[in-house]
Formats: sequence, structure tokens, C-alpha cells
Amino acid sequence: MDSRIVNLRSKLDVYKGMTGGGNLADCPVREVIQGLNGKWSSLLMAALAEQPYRFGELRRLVPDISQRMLTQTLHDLQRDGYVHRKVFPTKPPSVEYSLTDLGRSMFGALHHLIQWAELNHDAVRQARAGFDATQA
Amino acid sequence: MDSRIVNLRSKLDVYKGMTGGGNLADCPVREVIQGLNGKWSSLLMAALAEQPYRFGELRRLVPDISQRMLTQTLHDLQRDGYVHRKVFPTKPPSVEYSLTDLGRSMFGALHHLIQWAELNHDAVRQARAGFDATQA
DNA sequence: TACATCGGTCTCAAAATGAGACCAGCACTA
DNA sequence: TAGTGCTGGTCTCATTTTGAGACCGATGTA
Repeated sequence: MDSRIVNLRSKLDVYKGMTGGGNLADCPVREVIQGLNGKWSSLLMAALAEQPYRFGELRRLVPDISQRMLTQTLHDLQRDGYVHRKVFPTKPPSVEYSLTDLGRSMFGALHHLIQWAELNHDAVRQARAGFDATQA
Repeated sequence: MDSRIVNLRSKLDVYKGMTGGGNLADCPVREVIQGLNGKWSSLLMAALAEQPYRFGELRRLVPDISQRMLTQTLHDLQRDGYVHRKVFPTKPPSVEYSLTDLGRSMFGALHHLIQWAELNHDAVRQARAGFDATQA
């Protein structure tokens, strides 16, 4: 396999995760990205990248998440192997969530996007304002 | 006092986009990330990073997107300043979508995440299979 | 007794999304 | 001239996802 050909794979093909002829609907890269597309996934990843947190701590840290979505998002992140869930046999039992190695690796990539947002949110906000002005 | 206060800004604070005392709910970084959390945003960004496409071309390129969501996602990406919409006065009029400079800049960061997914989707798939096995 | 804490689950309403019909205007064909 | 197709959408309705909040059982605490 010529490595030059790999480099010539288009960005879209990389996203599709196919070297040719595959079905765009069943795409491993899309599946992974979809798992991070949830409204709360990246925020919780950022929190847990800082340090491990317990369920109630996360709830207080992110006041506008419902308990239902916190449970569900943590469950999904655990399922995808990003988050480890550890139950302590206290009374009542407490649960600590932390990033796995895979989670830390993934957050390394996600962090680029967060940093970009930090640097450029003014430009985005300005673009929105300008666009909304023309649509009024 | 906690020693991590000495840290300049935690990852979570960066995500919050606040240097202190702000409200987590109104956060510029969160707003930007939310705009990319849509189910189709990153896929369309990857397509347009490859080359400009027309509406119908994108529709054929991504067979499982509904016309409704294609219109809406492109509209949102245009509103945030990532995508430029150009109408050609042909009959019937055709519309070309392309990335702006801001869009290309943002995709540079997003690309890290896509590349990570390309390299690690096997690990994620395996984590899912293992997790589902224990839950069965 | 009364009340709070732990980490959830359950129900119901609201919002986002999917599926598909429909539209106007023009070109081409029969 | 009537029919058909292409363009990029919008509109309606059903399904899915999310939000808001009540409820839970076992324990500690006032």
C-alpha cells in the first residue's frame, strides 16, 4: 500500500471511514463522533478531565443539566469507554466518575476544539449578529 | 483553601469561558460548541472542507439526511459564519456552499477529533461491546 | 418525629428530528 | 401543448430526544 495514496484520501473519505465503496450510513467514524454530539457530552468530558467528580458534584457543577440527562450522558460515556464509574460502599453509597485512558486520549483531541472556541467565540458571536441583522 | 486554585485556569473554567464568578449557563464557549453538536454539523463541515458543494450534491453525498435537516444545518452553519452561501442566477437557480476562512479555521480544530475517531474507533467499538455484554 | 443526602428511576410535557408531500419557475420532450 | 424533470427549498405530521420534576429506599441527624 502506497502511503501517498493514504494521504490523498479526502477529508470526507476519512470522515466516512471508508477506503472506497462503503456505505456512508454505517460509518465507524460517524458513530464515534455521534457519541460526542450530545448536548452535555463535551461539557462533562471537560469537567472530568479536570478531576474525578461524584454524581452530586457534577450536578452542582452544571446547574442546568437535569438529573435524568446527567445519568444518561454519564452512562453513554461509560459505554463508549471514556469514563470509569466507581461505586464506594458507603452509606448511602457514593459514585465517582473519572476519565479512562481512552477518555483522556479523546479529550486531547476535543481540547483543540474547546481552545478554538475560547479564542474565536467573539468572531462567531459577531457572525451571528451580522447574519441576524440581514434577516430582520 | 484548595491547592488547585493556584492553577491558572482549569480545563472546566476554560470551557466555561469565565475567569471567575460568571454564570455557567451563559457561556460563550458552550454556545460555540453547542452549534457544532448538531447531528449533521461536523459531517457537512467535513464535506465542505473537501470542496464547495451544491445543495443537491450534498443531499446525494449524505443519503440519510433529510432535506429539511440539510437546509436547517446549512443555515445554522452560515449563521455562525462557517459557511458561505452563493446563489447562481441560472435557471433554475443553483446554490453553492463553501467554507469561509472562519470555517476553515474551525475545521482545523475539528479535524483533530475526526482523526482521533479514525484511529480509535475500534477501541470505542470494543468498549461498547464489552459494556453491553456486562449489561446483558 | 421530621428532615436531609446519596444516586438514581418514572412520568409527562416540550422540543428536536425524520419522512414525505408540496411548491414555483424554467427547460426539454412528445 | 401537455407532460416530465430539475433546482432549492417549505409545510405538515409522526417519532425520537430532552427537560422538569415527583418519587424511591436506606441511612444519618436534629
